[in-house]
Amino acid sequence: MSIKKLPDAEFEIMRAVWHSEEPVTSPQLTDKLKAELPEKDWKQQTVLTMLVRLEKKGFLRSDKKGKERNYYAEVSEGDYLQIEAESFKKRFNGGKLGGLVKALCSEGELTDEDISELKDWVNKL
Amino acid sequence: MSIKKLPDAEFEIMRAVWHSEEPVTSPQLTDKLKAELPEKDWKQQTVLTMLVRLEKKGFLRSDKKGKERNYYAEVSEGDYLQIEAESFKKRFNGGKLGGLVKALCSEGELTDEDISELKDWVNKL
DNA sequence: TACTATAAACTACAAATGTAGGAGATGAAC
DNA sequence: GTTCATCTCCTACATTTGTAGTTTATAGTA
Repeated sequence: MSIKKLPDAEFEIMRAVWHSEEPVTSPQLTDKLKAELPEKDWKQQTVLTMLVRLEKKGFLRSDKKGKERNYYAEVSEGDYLQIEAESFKKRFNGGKLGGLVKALCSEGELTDEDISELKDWVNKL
Repeated sequence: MSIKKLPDAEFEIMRAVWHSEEPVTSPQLTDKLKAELPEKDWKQQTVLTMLVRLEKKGFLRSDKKGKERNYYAEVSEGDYLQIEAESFKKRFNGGKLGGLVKALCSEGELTDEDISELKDWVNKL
């Protein structure tokens, strides 16, 4: 059951899980999302539905504790980043990675820290 | 009408358009896709449907010439790459770009050419 | 123990996506 | 001009995604 790319809403739920202390409950996630993504105004039930779908897809695991259910990530943010990076590459790597890297960092958005990190990394190649 | 991310199937059609001589017709694209993506075995009608949807979304323009219809890209591959790169960044840029760049180029997949290109680019920063 | 708040389970439904069949138009061949 | 091949247009339909209402279970509380 290979990991597939997530649709946007499910991704946001996973992000909330990744950036929470484990285990996490549905109400906690709903609150977190209300704070961090106020433009989506997701109801409890909506979040619940996503959690169920993510568990079915193997991104989450859960156990029931009293009336609540505790969720744990089964796919780490890092693993998932690899999937997305892979897909991104497949989509645009009709030529070279250089172009992709530049696209990623285009708009002078790099901090000095980023730059020196990149310099180190490139020099190690 | 801001450009949005494309679903997979529509993206593959756009890629076929981008990598064809303009203008391009539906049968030409169907052939190209049969050659380049044999695992999807898309029928003429399927390709047509995608073309219609892409035109509606503003990714393509077309004119009718006799019984055929000629298609032209309205969004370039480069423009679209920017959209995807932006979305990729938003998803994972919980900190720094360095990590993203490394994820992208992980597995020693860089050619010497890529490396020297990157070196030049980094040094210009 | 009955009442209440809240969490979860079940159900629903519209829009988007993936895939294509059938009907009609039109250029080519005879 | 009739027939044939083929391209487009219209329509369809299952699956996935986005969003949530309704019903049920359960823990706390009076």
